[in-house]
Order: sequence, then structure tokens, then C-alpha cells
Amino acid sequence: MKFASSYEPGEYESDIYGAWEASGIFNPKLTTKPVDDDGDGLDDRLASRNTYSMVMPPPNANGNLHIGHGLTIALEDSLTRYYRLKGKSTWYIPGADHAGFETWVVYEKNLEKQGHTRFEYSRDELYARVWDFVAEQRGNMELQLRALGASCSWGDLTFTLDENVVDRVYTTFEKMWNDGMIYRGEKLVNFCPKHQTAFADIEVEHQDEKGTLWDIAYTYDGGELVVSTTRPETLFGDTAVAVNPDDKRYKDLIGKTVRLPLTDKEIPVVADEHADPEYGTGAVKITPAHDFDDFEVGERHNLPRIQVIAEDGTMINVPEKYVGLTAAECRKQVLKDLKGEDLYRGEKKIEHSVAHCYKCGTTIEPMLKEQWFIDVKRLAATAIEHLENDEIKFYPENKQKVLINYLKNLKDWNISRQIPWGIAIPMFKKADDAATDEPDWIFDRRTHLKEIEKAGVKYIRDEDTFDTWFSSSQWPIVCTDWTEDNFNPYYPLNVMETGADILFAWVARMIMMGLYVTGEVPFKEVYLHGLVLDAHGKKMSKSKGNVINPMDLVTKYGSDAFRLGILRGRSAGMNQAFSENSVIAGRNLCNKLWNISRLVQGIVDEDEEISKDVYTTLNMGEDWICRELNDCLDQVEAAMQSYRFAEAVDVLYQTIWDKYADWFLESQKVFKNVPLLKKTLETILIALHPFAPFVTEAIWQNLSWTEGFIATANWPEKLKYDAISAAQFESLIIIVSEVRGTLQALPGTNNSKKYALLYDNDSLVEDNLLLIRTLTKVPAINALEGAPRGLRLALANHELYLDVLAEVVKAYKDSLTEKILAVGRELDALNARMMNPNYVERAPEHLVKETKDGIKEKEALISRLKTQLDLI
RNA sequence: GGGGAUUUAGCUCAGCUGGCUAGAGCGUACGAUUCACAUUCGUAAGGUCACAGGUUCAAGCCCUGUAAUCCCCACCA
Repeated sequence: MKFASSYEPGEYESDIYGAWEASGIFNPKLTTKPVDDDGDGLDDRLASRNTYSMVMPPPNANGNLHIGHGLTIALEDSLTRYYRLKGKSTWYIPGADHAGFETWVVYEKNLEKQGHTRFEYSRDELYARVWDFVAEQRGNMELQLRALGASCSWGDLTFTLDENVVDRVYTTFEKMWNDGMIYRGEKLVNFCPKHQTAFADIEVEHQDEKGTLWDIAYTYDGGELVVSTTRPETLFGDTAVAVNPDDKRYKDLIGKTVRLPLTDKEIPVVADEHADPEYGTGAVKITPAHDFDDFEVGERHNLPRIQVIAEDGTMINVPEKYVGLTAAECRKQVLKDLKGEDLYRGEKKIEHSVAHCYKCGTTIEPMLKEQWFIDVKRLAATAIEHLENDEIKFYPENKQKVLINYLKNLKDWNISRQIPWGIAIPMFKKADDAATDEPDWIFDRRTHLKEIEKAGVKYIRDEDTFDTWFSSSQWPIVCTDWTEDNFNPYYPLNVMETGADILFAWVARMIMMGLYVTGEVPFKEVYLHGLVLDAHGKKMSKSKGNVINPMDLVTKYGSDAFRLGILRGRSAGMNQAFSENSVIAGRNLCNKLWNISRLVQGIVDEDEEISKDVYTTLNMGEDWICRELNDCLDQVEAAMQSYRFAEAVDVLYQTIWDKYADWFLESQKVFKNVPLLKKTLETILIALHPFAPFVTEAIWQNLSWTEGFIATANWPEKLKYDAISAAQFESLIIIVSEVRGTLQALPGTNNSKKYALLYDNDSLVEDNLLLIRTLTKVPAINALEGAPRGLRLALANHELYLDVLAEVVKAYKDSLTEKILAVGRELDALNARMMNPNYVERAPEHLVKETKDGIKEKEALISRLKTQLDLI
């Protein structure tokens, strides 16, 4: 016997994955290069284009997968496998991320542990070291993807630092440079003093904190202007004081100057909307080099920018006594000195939000730096145009609007990072001593060289690297091997599946860059998943100790169980709870399916004649299951079409368990239809395969009559059945359920063994005596002779009695009365509906008819129940 | 300040274009059991669909308002 009594995933999963991978079935059938086998000069692929493509959001190359990856793979692989069964040339392209900043942080910590710092090495040395570090750690993640069943095309795995990625990034950058979309600007950037790098706006986290607002007097002849600030230490960088133009209090001061405290400087008073008359004193000190708003005020009024805090967080360009102090020390000293000079005018506690480094939590210091920026106006405008044109369908739908809203307010994109671990920015600066007419900066791909020479002029490499999102934004282009001069059947991607949290950081940028490079949107649909929360809906975090490791669950319950479990109760864009229980439910389904197969194989084995392959339906249970399976296939297909994964899994669960096993297979213990058993089992196995690939394949390989891999089977065709016969089985289900329910409700235990069933004038029952007896377990079913006796069942169109003594019926009286009342209430509701002339007139005809039929049925039922009650 | 969500059974969630007599899993209660499966089988209890109005023959679903919870963006001198 090939089938053990329970399914042990650990015994099958890795072998199955190995066999799949070795067979090459995960590779796309169509190439990305032109094919002309028939020699007609036309690309043959155009005719046979039937593709389904998707890229995997690349997990960190040297990390481990977390629960979010588990969900990602469950979603993406289900789609991939579904469309593969549907006959598409599927291409699920795996990736690995160099995870610029993340990896750098880990590496730098490592370096520090060994007593070194980044400053001891050149950028090239650091890059080489991190490369080795990553290479050492690499591979785990890829094994874990396999364990989760990801049916991706491994030969096409793209690492974000691969040569072709860098190539594409440089090509795009060059195009943008030539198009004048790249500029070098001295701007304020979010700078983390600990990590010594700049961040994009999107990478900083704001937190509400308590702070102090100090009032400081800026004097002038004949008075003083009191300003409010949370950062007194930056006053040395003040180049103006702003007041609101409508603020009557300060009207006369506009255009005059005031004395900058603790210095002998005079700074102007300017009128600017930025000053809010309601806040503080209504007068704001302007420090363009250390505050984002002040920077803008400075631009409007052409104010100088004086940097007073250096990258290491100490004071520069300040009076002698403050130089070299840390910002915090300087603040203390300044406050003390202000008090000493009687310029301190009080303080109050406030709450304000402060930017922090998302990795280390250090307060972000806005820092004046020369950086590379992308002018996003054109990119954003084009993206908005295509989005408003509905060229990309979003799941959930509302994200389309959210994205457009974001793009409308997008600021220029800082793409420089001061981290060695990344793609070098291919820009070179003219050496200082080269006084020629040549441009200051030139583009060149030779980033492996520290300096280059062009037309006799020496240029020195910019040491910065690209923001990871700049290269990631071209991921669909790179992964599908898209080129300018070649038709590509896999671009645009059919779908982009990723986390809702990176809608702005990644999805927005892929759309902008995809359009810029290829002129087409990079994908047709976007599915965004939310966070996986713990069982109580709380965010998982190490500090809370509620982190669930997907691989632990895979080991414990199997890969399929994990996939089924994590898809359950999940819908697009929502943060949703997850617990081991749902994985257990998934495990149970796998085991159920295993045992279903075990039973079917057993019946097939006993079959004496070699059965025909062609099935026919011979009795109503068989017609019924065909109808139900067709219905199930319809629902699964509809669900997959609109990314309702949980619903697809749910429908399959119900169909397999409650319909196939509980009713159809039970009925097959009476009538055995071997060809149909084979056919229907194949149907449910294939339909479940996208979600539970391993157990379905394990069964497929163990069954005696199946061939090849289920992973490349054809999606099942609809089954043929007789509709009337199928409907009759529905009646039989109602009869059996009523018998079971009534037997349970009767006093005593083991009732099903005690009481026989009596029927009168009922062909459905008469024709199915054995089946009903098997399903209800009653000892006998007899034709009623003479007057009715026993307990009449509350069924509309059947004359069925349980052969029980009068006293047992009496004990059942209360239940009977209750039942009559319940049916009465339902009848009243239906009658009320029919009494409403508007309903009869305006509701669709079929509903009115349904209501009428319902009334008749309930009336008949009540009269029968009443007769029964009268007999007692 | 701007934007986006959520609120349905004890818990976690479905309920797509209004037709609902509101579903599932888990949990609970009761019962079963050599003969595919205790990772099992059967039966049942459990809901003012957050609240208040409105539209409609008909509202969990649409509209208006309220409350609670959450997220994102901007601002906070």
C-alpha cells in the first residue's frame, strides 16, 4: 500500500520540489529572444503569446524569510500555479536583494565588533568585503523559498547587483542625465549622524515627542523681537527672522534688522507666510541649513545658508567657545549664556513630531549636502496620466486614488546614499586643478576606477551609491530582460504582488520608471497585501516576542498547511491576524485529501475489470457531485480572477470536505463508480494544487493511474451530469439530515440504532433504501403498513416516520411545538412580503414566485406538524 | 490640516453588481466509533451586522451624520 494512514509532509516535500526543479517545468515556455522556426521573417512568438509573468519582490539575499515573505510566496505561487494549470507560459522570476542599507548596517556592526570602522577602508575595499560577507550568508533564503513551494524559474534568479541590473540602471541614468532630469543640488537631506548617510523622505519615521519651546529675545534699537524655538543651538545659523505679513504686531519691523544673540551679527526681519501668528510669539528664527521649512523660506528670500552642525554632530562655524561641542552640549551652553545676557524670555513644554532613522532610531539631522536628485515632475505627471487612464487595476481598488494623490504631491527624489554597499553612481567630477571649459560633472560607466581621463581632463569618481529604490524601480524591466529593440512577451507583467507598505517606495517608482524607460506601464494589475499580525491582531515584533517564523510552521505542519493557513481570512490590503490554528486547519485538509485518495485508490484496486477511462453518471449522488464540482470550479476561477484567495481556498475546503468526502464518498460506499471516482478525484486535486502543491503532487505520484506531474496538468474541464438527478440528491441530503437531527433530539442515546424508519408512498426513499440506511445508520427502513404511527418528520414533500413509541413521541412534544412556532414565524414573514403590493409589483418575478412557493411549502409543513402534535 | 481604512457569532474573518431565512474556521456543548481519516464522524447552541437617521418593494451592503479603533502624508519655529 502506497498510502500510509496519514500524510507526512516531511517525507515528500523536498523530493517533490527536487523533481519539479530538475524537470524544468518552472521555466517559461516562450523565450525572450525572437524565434523564427518557420522562416517567414516574422517572430513566431507573436502568434503563440499566452503568457503569465510576475516578479518576486526580492528578499534580502543573506537573510531569512519572515512571515511576510511566507504570505507573499503563498499568494504569488498560487497565482503562478493556477495560470500554469490554465495552460499559460508562466514565468515567476525569483530575485535576491542586496538590501543596501539593511545589509550595510549588519555589516558595519560586525566591523565594529571586530574593533574596526568603515573609515579604515576605501569604498572599493568595503564593497568587496560586504560582497564576501553576503556570499557567505547567502543561500538560506533560496532554500526557504523552495520549501515554501515557490514555482519560480531559478535559472533566471536576479540579484540586485548583477551586471545586467547595473547595466540597465546606468543606461536609464544616462538617459535621464541627457534628458536633464538629474541634477546635483545643495539641499537639506535627512541625515542620520550614526549611519552617516542621507535618507529619502520615505525612509524616516516620525514620532510624537515632548519637547521644549524656548523664547529668546533678538534685540534692536528701541526694543526686542522675541522668537520661539525648539533648537536654540542652531541660532548661529540664523540668517533671518520671519514674521507673518499680516501680523500687525511686527509690521514695522519688516525690512529692518535685529541682533543675533551671543554674536555681533545683524539679521533681517522678513515677511513670510510660514510664520504662524498664533504659534509661539509669531516670530520665527530662520535657519536654512538645518530646517526644511527654513530652507524654503531661505529660498524665497535669498538668504544665505550657514551650516553650524557638522556631519558628526558637532558644532562648526560658531563662536570659538562653542566649536566642537555636540549639539546637545551646545544647547545647554547657549541657554545658560542667554540667561546670562538676559535674553532668555521663558519656555514651555510642547509636543511635536521628530524624525528618526528607521533603523537605529537616532534623531534625523537635516543636513545641507550636495546630492543627486531626480526632477520628478515629468515622471509623476506621466504616471498620473496613465493611472487616471485606468491602465493598472489595483487590489484593493482604493490604492489607485491613494497613489495618484501621493504622486501629485511628490517632491524631488534624492538618489544619493553615502553607503559603499550599493550600485556606484556613475558620475565623475572635474578635478579642481583642471581649469577648462569642460563640464563639472560627466557621466561615465567606469565606476571601478577612482579617476578617469576624458579629452585630457581628469575626473574623479563620486563616492556615493544609488538609493536601492532607484535600481528596484526598474525591476520588471531588468527581470524580464526587456530591451529597447525587441518584442518581449513577458512585459508588461500580468501582476505585481507586494506589500501595501511599499506602495509609495516601490510600486510608485516602478510605474514612473517603467513608463519612462519602456513607454508602457510595467504591470497590468497590482495586488497589495497587508501586514500579517499575531493571533490578537497585534503587530509582530521581536520586543513583544510574538514573532512567528514561517519555517517553523512548515517544518511542523508542512508547506501546504502553512500556505492554506496564511491565505485563510485574508483580503487585499488589510492587516490581518494569523495564528497556528489556521495552519492546523490546513494540515487537516491535507490529511483529509490524503485519506480521500487512499479510499479512492482502494476502490480502484478492488475493481476487477479494468475500468474504462470514460465516466458516466449512474445515480443521483454522482450527478450531484459533478454539479457541485463544476460550481466549485466556477467559484475558484472567479475568485482567482479578482484575487480573492481566501474565498478560493474556502470554497475548495467546503467542497472537498463537506461535499466530496461527507456525501459523495459516503454514497460511493454503496454504489461504486470507478471511472467517475478517478475523474472527480483528479478534479479536486488539480483545483487545490495551486494552494497546496505538495500534497496534491504526492498523491498524484502515488495514484496508480495518473501520469506526469500534477503541476503541469490541465485545469479540469466541466463534468457532465443530469440536472434533475442532481437535484434529487439534494432532497435526499435533506431527508438524511432531518433523520439524523431528529434522532439526536429524541431522548436517550444511540437512537440511530434503536429506531427504524417508515415510509409511505415515497419513491425517492423507496429507490434509495440502502443509501439512506448507510447514511443514517438506522437499522431498517420499512414501508408503512396500515395507519401512520411513530414520529412524522418535518419534511415538506415526504411521508417519513420514525418508528418510535408514543411515549417517546410525547417527550418530543416540546421540540415539535417549538418547530411549529419557528416555521410559523417564517411563514408570517413571507406572507407580509406578499401583502405588500409594491413588492409583488416591483420585485423581480422569480423572487415573487419563490416567495409564493415558500408560502405553500411552509403551510403544508405546518399542517403536517400540527397533525403530528394532535396525535400526541 | 489632507487622505485612506476598519467596526458582522466567544476569537479570527467571509459576505463580490442591494434579494439574507447573515456564513466559515477555530472554540463550546451533546452524541458516535473495528472496516479512508480522532489530523475522524454526526448534531446543536451562539448574531439588535458599532450607533442614529434616510433612500428603496427590499439594506450587513447605498446615502447623511455620530462614536470607537487603526494606517499613511504634510505641519508642528
